[in-house]
Amino acid sequence: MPSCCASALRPTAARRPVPDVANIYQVAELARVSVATVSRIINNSAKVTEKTRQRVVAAMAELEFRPNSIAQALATNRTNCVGVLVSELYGPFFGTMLSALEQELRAAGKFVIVTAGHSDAAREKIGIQFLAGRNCDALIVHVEALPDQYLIDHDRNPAPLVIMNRVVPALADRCLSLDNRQGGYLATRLLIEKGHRNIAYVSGPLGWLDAGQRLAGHKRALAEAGIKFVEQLMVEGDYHDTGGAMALTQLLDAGLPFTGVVCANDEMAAGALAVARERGIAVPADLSIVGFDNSPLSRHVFPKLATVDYPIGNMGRMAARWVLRNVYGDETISVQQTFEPDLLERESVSAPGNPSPRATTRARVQRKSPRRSESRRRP
Amino acid sequence: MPSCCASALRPTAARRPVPDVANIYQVAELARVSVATVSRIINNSAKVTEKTRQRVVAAMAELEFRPNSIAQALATNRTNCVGVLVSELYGPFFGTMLSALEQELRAAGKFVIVTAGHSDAAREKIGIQFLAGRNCDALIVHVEALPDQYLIDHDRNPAPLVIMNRVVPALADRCLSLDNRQGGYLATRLLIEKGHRNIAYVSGPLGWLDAGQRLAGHKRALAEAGIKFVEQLMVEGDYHDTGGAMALTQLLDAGLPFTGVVCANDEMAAGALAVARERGIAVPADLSIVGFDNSPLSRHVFPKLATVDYPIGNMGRMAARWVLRNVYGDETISVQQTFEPDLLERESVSAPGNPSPRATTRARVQRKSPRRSESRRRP
DNA sequence: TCTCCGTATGAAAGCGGTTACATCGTACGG
DNA sequence: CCGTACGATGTAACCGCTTTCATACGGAGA
Repeated sequence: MPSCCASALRPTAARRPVPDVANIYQVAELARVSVATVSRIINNSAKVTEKTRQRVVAAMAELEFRPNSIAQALATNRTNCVGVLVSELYGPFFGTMLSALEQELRAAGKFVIVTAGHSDAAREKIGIQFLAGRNCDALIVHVEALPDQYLIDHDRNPAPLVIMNRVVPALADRCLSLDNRQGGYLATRLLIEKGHRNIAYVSGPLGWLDAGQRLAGHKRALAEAGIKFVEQLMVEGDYHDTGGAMALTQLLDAGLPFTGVVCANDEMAAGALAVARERGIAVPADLSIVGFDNSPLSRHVFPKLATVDYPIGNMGRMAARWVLRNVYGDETISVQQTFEPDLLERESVSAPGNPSPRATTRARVQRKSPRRSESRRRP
Repeated sequence: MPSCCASALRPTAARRPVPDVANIYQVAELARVSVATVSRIINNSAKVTEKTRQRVVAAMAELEFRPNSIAQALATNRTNCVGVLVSELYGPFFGTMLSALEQELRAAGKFVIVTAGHSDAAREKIGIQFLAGRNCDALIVHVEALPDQYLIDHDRNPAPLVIMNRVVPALADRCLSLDNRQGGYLATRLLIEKGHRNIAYVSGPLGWLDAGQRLAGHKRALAEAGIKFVEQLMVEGDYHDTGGAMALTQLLDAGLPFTGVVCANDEMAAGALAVARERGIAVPADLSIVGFDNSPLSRHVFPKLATVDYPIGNMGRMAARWVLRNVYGDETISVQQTFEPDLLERESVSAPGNPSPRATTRARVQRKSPRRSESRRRP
């Protein structure tokens, strides 16, 4: 017996007792018509005499009839459910995406089933299968670990896949993506335009696509300005605040001078900011910092972080619209699939005017084991 | 025709074409058994000879058979779906709750359907009906606007309601709640213990239950210390950072001296912190600030906010467990329904030792129209 | 008045499972 | 050797709705 089948809990359950909810037969009987006619009225799918309609509507009201959506789904092979797989259900990025997406789908009467993939290939795969097992009409996925090929293979699945934040060439028409490269470019160019020449970079995990793209944009901006990319000024972080803190510590301790640092997301930038404060490095006077994502966090820290806006809410909405158009056939809806980042200049950046010597200090601050991030879920 | 019935989009859709997915009849045929036997194997619901079982399992594998969950739901009157209604799908509070809740339910093979109520009675009601219309087996709701009576009336619904962050006496066995009063008490007592006597309070919207409870705790702590509650030292905020900023501005401008302020959530505390910084009021030297919720934000601002931990993740998990136990009948699961807040003492609080005169300044800073919060969703 | 045609309605067959009940075969005791 | 009882399996009704196809009905034209 495949483990997929037996529900984890089915305690010798006979059919669940059914409450006294009216069904289509009772409505038909009360209205003295056939169930076919009632169905026609429910779905507005064929002409019905006004007199009959009124009888049926009255009967439905009297019995408080609500069509059983499961039976409808079985008969039509359409569940009106859209599965959504994201890395995590919390955090400003996915929260914003989910919120916009759900609002759009809900307005069209579609249900959203969510689950998390935790940025892990095995768990992402299980998540997709889990959602597909529910007969979702479509799947909107934000996967970071699964290879392109898996997504392509899955395409024969009845539920089409909409892919967020990623471009799979063979599935380009189902991908929604931001030009991360351009974002990295804009962030770095901001510093260059302010006059910075020694610019450090704190990357996301390089195994993830967007991290690599943002870095590529950074390099392009440097190249364009004739600045050599220095390997020692780049540190790979983990997209968390602790990673940002460790990264800046490492950069400072390495001893190479720099007056600006680009972080591949706001959370790492916040971590870096905290380290700068601890070490007495003034931001932006001594060190300019740029983040990425424009998460709410970027406005809560002091000084407010210059950052690159990631229009994730809009992208979520567009993913929903893609589904409404291509799966549910609403041709009137227009969909945007590629998005451009915007630069938001804020207080964490200035000209490298008066860098105090500390900005490039190699002073070693004792910091044996950086405290573990508690910034995620509480037990 | 009731508007509830006709799906918003049903473009003269005939039955959706069915992909070549095997059903139970094909499995039965290939294995030369009846569908009843196949079903028994799927559900492990009755003894089957080992030889037969092997034939059937082989057939299922060969045909890549996956039971149609919709058909199962129709036959058993159990959808394995749990509906979740929260105020918003974003933000650290709901994100954490959703995440924990989903993880717990997913592990038991249950699906989570989410939707938002936006803290508005009408929309909360629509949200509940929306979820109930999907034949969810249970509903976990975090509603702030709907009156108790509506929840009680809804109780005759086939899907039981689990109520978060609220106590409805008639439905006490389905309510999970934090002792918000105790939280407000702890926050204020922290300041009192540090030696503060003039303590301001920035409340949440008093129409919401938890806001009133937190305020009550504050008052109790004051009373216990023999401090008179001063109406002018209390401002009703909106649980957003801008509201916190406006509230502190108002308090400072009112001219009454105070050395500590308790904010009913971290976001407002962050707003207050920003105002303090703008006005040159040192935190905590001149002014101690306490937040509430222990959101990630409280650790990102400087100085780190003392706050009251709201174990929302754990509460989400427990809501899931309530459902697993009481709806899906897993008696082995234990459930906790009431929770105690914990005080987290951090850098934003100190003794009122050396309050600079500015802490109680009435200097008017020009600030005609505080900028609107962008801290939520981007368009 | 009769035929023809279009339209509103009804009958019934699915959709893909679950399960109560019938049936068949076999081992066992008398 | 036969009746019995029990365990494995099959038959068929059902879950509640959709949809095809047949039918009945009514009006227009001859």
